[in-house]
Amino acid sequence: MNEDLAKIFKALGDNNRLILFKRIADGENCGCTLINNLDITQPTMTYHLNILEEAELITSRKEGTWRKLSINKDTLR
Amino acid sequence: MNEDLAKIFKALGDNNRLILFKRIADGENCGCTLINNLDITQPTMTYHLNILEEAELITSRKEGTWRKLSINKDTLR
DNA sequence: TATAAATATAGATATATATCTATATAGTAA
DNA sequence: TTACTATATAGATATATATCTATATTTATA
Repeated sequence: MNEDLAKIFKALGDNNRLILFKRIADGENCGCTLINNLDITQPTMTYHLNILEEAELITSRKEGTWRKLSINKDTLR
Repeated sequence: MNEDLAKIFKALGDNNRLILFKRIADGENCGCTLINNLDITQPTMTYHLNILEEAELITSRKEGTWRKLSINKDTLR
């Protein structure tokens, strides 16, 4: 759908989210290190990761206290 | 730059702009027909076209009273 | 069990965004 | 010159967004 595509672009249309997405694409997958040098607080990062996840650009699973992030390859057609 | 890329994504992250961009990519190039079935007013379309142009996704030139739109192929790397 | 670490949630807020109406401008044609 | 057509600009506004602080939750570990 057109709306889904707009949602994907919108999710990537924020500088912090784009950085987060790139880091996840490069293999980083723990929130605790993803936030480095980002000049946002932890709750703000959670907010951004949720937006990336809702756009189905990334997926996440809990592993202990960690939230492990990875790219959703299906969406990257 | 990262900001430029985020700006491009943001420009495409709106449903109406995405439709406009696709139509322009398909060869439509007059504002007067681009607005068809879009459920926005003419000033709103101007606003959206300007955003697409500022992101360098499209270019425009005046031809009489018309504003002729076309894709900026340089940006589509 | 008490503490620490990672993350999530709630609530507030300033700013950005998309949209409108009304009006102005510029070019074309009668 | 007048009228029409396409577009732009100004100003207002409701909603969305990104951000914060404070606090809660969850899991591992001493």
